[in-house]
Amino acid sequence: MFDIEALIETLTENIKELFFKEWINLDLKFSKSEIFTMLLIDKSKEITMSEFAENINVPMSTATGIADRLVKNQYLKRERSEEDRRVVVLKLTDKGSQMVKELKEMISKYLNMVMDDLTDEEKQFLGKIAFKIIDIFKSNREPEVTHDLKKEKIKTIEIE
Amino acid sequence: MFDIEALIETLTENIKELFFKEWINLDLKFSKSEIFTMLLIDKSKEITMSEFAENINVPMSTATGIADRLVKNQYLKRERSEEDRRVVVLKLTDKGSQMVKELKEMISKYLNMVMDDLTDEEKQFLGKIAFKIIDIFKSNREPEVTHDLKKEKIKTIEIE
DNA sequence: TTAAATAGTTCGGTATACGAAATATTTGGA
DNA sequence: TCCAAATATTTCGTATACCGAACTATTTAA
Repeated sequence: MFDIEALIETLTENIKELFFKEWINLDLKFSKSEIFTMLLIDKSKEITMSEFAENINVPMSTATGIADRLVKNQYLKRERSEEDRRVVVLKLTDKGSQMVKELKEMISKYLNMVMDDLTDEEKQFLGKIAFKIIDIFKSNREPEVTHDLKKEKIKTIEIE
Repeated sequence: MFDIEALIETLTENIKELFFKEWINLDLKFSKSEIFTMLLIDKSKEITMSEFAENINVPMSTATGIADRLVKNQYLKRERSEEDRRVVVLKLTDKGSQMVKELKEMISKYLNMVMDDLTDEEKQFLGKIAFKIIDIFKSNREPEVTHDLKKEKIKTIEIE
């Protein structure tokens, strides 16, 4: 165990800077979903709606909305699959690819800004630790949560 | 410089686990704002609306909304300041304090889950590095961003 | 050849964010 | 003292995002 109070204190003191400054998003015209969507599609070149929804962990109707916005603003294009005409494939437009390029540059600049302040030894550790943390999250372990904190799954129904 | 492509690859591969799993929020009935609000008030015991809005970096009208929800669900109470009757003071209710206690336990469990997998040396480095990173963010430095990425500040006005 | 399954979108309701106007109270002169 | 300006907060109207359920189009399987 370690000092949770001190940590929470640090967290709350830095809330404003760390969490409400919208992070990667600070002054950009894209939301978190939109940025990840573009990076995701850039990586795989194209993606179906189902794959997309699965990847970002939202229902199809939400995925449609995210894609809609990006298509409307011409960062993505929708195409029907030739093999299965029910399937919609999302691709980056040229404008979208250009944006991804700029996004990557920006992310890179941010990272370098952080990295510049770390020693080589610290950088090495950071790399190792980051992967460990990612693995832990990926392994899907969850601590037990007190009942109160859980979302109510059962709704009351009013009868008149 | 370092390998931005590899990093973005790692990020996108882990999008689902790291970012869309709602992080601290995974199955809880509170939003990010609400959790931070309760932790914030717990720390200072009470807070005015202006202080609150300033701390979480939102306009007053938004702060009112966040407080409204928490008051409605009885985690917070609103009180008028005796000295200046314009001022509203937010405090945790007993229910709210209990919730903060549970939240802290949960955060602690998550952290320990991560910490258990790190060596002592890594833990030490993590602490040091975390503070460095926080300082960098707090120092408000920003990398230059290509014009395209910036939010349009000027809106077009339609004339009929 | 047609019912069931699959892929995606549309629609309607709900929640959140926030600017501008409104309300209430305090303060700083004339 | 009195009142206009300043301050603290809420209310209102609007815009945006999320998501379940119903719906459309297409493919599959019997």
